[in-house]
Amino acid sequence: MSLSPNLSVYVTSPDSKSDSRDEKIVRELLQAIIDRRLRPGTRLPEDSLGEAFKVSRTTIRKALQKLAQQRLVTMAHNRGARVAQPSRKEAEDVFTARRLLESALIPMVHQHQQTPAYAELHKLVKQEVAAREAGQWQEEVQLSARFHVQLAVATGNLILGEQVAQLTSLSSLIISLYGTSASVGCDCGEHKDLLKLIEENKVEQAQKWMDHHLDKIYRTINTSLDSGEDVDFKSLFSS
Amino acid sequence: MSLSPNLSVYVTSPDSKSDSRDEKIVRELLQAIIDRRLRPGTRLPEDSLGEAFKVSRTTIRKALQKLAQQRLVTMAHNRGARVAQPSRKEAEDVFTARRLLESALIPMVHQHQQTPAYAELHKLVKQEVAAREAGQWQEEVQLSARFHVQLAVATGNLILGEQVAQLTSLSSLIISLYGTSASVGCDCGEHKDLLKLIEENKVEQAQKWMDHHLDKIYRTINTSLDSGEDVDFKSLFSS
DNA sequence: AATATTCAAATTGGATACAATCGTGTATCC
DNA sequence: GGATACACGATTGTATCCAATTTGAATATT
Repeated sequence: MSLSPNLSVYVTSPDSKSDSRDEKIVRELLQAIIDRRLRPGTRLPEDSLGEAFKVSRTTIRKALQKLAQQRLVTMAHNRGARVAQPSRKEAEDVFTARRLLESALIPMVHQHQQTPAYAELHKLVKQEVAAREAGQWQEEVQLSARFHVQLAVATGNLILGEQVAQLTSLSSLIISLYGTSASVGCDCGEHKDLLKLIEENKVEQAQKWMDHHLDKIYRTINTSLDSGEDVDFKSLFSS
Repeated sequence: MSLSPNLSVYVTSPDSKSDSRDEKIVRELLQAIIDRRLRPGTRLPEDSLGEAFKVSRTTIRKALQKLAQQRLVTMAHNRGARVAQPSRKEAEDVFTARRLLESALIPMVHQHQQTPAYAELHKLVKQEVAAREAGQWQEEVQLSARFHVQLAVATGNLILGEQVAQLTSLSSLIISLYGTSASVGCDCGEHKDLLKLIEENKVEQAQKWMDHHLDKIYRTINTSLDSGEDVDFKSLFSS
């Protein structure tokens, strides 16, 4: 059961040898997107990307197609690929889905209790706090995302792990698009509290906490902002 | 926001004109897989597929990659693609994820109450019963799957809809692989009961019903059966 | 001067061609 | 006789090529 490229960005996968050329490119692009080095709407021409990665367009297209299926890039016919600009509706859907999934899987984490998973989670919390104190902005965001993914992986269910990983990547993109200054550092360090609740068998409280946590993040994003995505003018100017 | 090919198999999409060549192939292959006309493990050589669909390998490859990302086909390096053979662990994970997701989204369906969605659900139940009574085996399975997907779509959340669609397709594959004779017709017609519970505001009961329903289906599959997937002979014959 | 038409540059979509790799069968060597 | 080495066939991986489409600008037209 091989890991999807999306998951492999978050979990420290020991199988770094099974890198086909295009997966490495997928990971690098993915990383660049969630690091906000590629902003939403940025065009992704196959030629220049191929030149940058020193591969042909064929390989680039394979990578772009994979990202497109994760909704991280959009591909319009004959008009190329660009970094996705999720609509406000889509943003809401993503966070709603996350609240549903991630609070529902907490009982599984508790049930499937495995020491190594908890150790990993504690480590991530530690690193996250350290990154915040060091003012390492990008690192902190990345670690926060990894915490959420790792929690899903701690259920022992890879399917859930991948779904959460995908939603987390989309969240990064959404925050990159609609996020205010508050979206970034507002709620960090608190992950420790969640972990504590789980370990103290306060499962229901932990679920509520997670639901609240994600809702808070969603509320920080500025949904009134225009996304700049393609608008359906036909319905907008129906005279 | 364009539909993924996976969803478009289940929902009656009016935008059948936006079919790029490869999406049509994806849908046909997907349909063949969930209809069991392509059994798990079947090799999918690019040449012969290209010949069958009268397109080049490039297009076939694109289609196969999309299916691979949904875990419906596996692609081994230099050894081609074949219809996936989910491991027993993966089968368990899929159904666990479905129980989590599909029971959790029921409150949303109830909350997002929209008349057309309910009409569609009632229509599907009707057709499902009709198909069963007519003894149309494949049709019935297909309609049952569509019910589950449509329920997720009825939340108004396309992200959830797609995730459930993906899990549903995988379920079909899993049943095709491990399913016993009981896996097929055991629990049909009951979908009506679920719908009734939701409409009567008995949300919690409906959730329990769904959880039970999926658990029942999972229990019908024969997890003791060998999947035929790549086996680790070394550990199997360690003398 | 404003609008419409045409043309050219750039970029993608798809097909073909070549190189790399894997599995299998055969031959050779011990 | 058995095992290793080699080679062949088949199939995939990647690059290149050509046609199709879009986009923007320049020119023509009213």
